[in-house]
Amino acid sequence: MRISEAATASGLRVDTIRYYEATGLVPKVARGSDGHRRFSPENVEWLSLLYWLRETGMPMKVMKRFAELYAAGNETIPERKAILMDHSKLLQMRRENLDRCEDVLARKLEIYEDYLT
Amino acid sequence: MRISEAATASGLRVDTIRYYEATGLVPKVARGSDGHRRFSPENVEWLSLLYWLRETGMPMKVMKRFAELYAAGNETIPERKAILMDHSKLLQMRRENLDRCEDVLARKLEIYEDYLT
DNA sequence: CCTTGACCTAGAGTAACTCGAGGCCGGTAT
DNA sequence: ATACCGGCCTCGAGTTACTCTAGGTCAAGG
Repeated sequence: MRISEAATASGLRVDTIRYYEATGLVPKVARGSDGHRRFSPENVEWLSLLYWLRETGMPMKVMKRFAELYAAGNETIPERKAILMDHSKLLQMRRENLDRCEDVLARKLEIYEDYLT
Repeated sequence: MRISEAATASGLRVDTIRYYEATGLVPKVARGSDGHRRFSPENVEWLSLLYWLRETGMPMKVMKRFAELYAAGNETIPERKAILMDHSKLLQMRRENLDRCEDVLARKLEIYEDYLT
């Protein structure tokens, strides 16, 4: 798979994929004889996991650590599991933030209604 | 109210408040005879609204526009209302993202369980 | 009187992209 | 045949939204 296809498949942009590879977030991407990247299905699955982690606010430092563990093999699964479970807690906090913001917006909008009527 | 108090009251950091003021996100903050900022209750309420908008991902450009409208007076309320309602839609999308990410994490964690047992 | 702490400004540094310049290569329209 | 086009490459600069540092003022406490 070429980089543009990997981009549409994962949700990341081509620039972001290159950037992630350069900073070590994507292990061992193969190259064709033309020097262009060739993404394996495993690569693409990894990229789309990164997409979701980023989309929900995981810092790159943590993604970096996660990628190193991933590259190191299956004996690192317990630590990877811990990272994902931590992130899941963060998702919970974000959800609460969304709820609170929704409240704030609702109250503000109500005040606007009062002004407009 | 001094800047540090405004910070704890709003959730923003002191540096962020100064930065927001410098870029025009906070209208007319008064100064004491010592040259230090004095935040009115209205200022503080505004800051905490900014806090929630930022926390849930509103870009500064939009916040800037919102601040200009706020400074311009009550006849801009319809446009302000539109901005907040747009943002509310964005919150909805973020919530869906959180859900989808939660799914991805759950599936990944399940796979880890299989490896570990 | 000296230091501590909260505040000030201006400017540099950081995170995470994002874009632009300049260049290679394979395919197709003239 | 050659001119051009699109997709890929690298490297380096630019952007957003902070965040921190350096250097300085001033009021209050030991």
